[in-house]
Amino acid sequence: MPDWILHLDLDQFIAAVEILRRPELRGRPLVVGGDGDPTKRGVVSTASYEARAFGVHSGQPLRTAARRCPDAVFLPVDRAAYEEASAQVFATLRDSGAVIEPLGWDEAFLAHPALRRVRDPEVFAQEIQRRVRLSTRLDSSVGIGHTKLQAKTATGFGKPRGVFRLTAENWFAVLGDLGTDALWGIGPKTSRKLAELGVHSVRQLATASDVELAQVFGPTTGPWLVRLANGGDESPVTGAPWVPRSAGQEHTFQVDVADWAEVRDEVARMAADVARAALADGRGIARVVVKVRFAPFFTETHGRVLSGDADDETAVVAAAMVALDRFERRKPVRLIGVRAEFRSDDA
DNA sequence: TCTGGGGTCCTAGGACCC
DNA sequence: TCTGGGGTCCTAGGACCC
Repeated sequence: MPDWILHLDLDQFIAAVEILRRPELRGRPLVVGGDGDPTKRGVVSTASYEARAFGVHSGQPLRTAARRCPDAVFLPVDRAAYEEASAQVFATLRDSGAVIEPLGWDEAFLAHPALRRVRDPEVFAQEIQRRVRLSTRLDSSVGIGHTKLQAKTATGFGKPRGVFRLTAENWFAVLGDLGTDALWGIGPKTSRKLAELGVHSVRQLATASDVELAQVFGPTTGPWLVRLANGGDESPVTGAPWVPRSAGQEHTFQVDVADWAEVRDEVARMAADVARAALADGRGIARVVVKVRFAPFFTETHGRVLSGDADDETAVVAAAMVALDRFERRKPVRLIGVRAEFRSDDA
């Protein structure tokens, strides 16, 4: 029997962290997002299960959430608090002796010697849930599989507070008739494109032709889609520390900005911020990319490569200004962003 | 459903070189 | 000097995820 891989996902993570410090909110519909003002631009980061019952979900505009659930409590996003809770969870997982591969704030793949060749990985999964709850008071769900994709997909069927096992044995029984967007990595666009080819279900995708899909989706993506439908490949859980490829900032204005000088000032300020943070981390910047979202909702990006010897804040800001000058459109601006792409040869 | 902010990876097309 | 073919790099955009 191959080794087991676990995937742990905290239940309604952000909402749960808020409830821990405001116990009076337990059992109430709670929405965390933006700056907590549901009349402003912003989206839902996490809704509590009570709010989800009203049709509120992650990614939804706060205004919509307020309309669907007027009695919900709205709170601003507090990154620092979630990062701290997240670090505690990962520390607990590592203390168990597991190899941990984090996937964002509230998820991780897990491999452990105790999972080698056992018949009942559920016992270990429940022990992990218990430890996380004990040290952080947070509930989680755990998926079990022989591949990361199996484990990750299983977790959703265990929520909340449950454990679910998904292997080649029950993969098609559980997923076969579901739409292709049930798979991790297939979103609405790809799902629709597949449907146009007559591929509607996971089962159909699993037996689709690599060659045909390669023609439509490209040589890498096409065959990968078929592999997904079959439960994924054997990439191992890696404990190697994550090295970011890029870092940046974005900001959506509450009111569209028509004054280009104001846009310039804001881009310069953000570029300086991004450069300072990157250089403080010892990362060299290879390229700066400026993003502008014009009203009503049209996004354009332009970048500028930095010469190898010009790696200071001033050079980064100057490069951002050059990139910004390549935008020709002059419409009201909804969002601006600055992203630094790091050199890969340094840590 | 008037659409955040943090990211990653892949693709297509053009430039450029031999 | 009517126009091949392959490789690589860069750029912008698309799609997806948490």
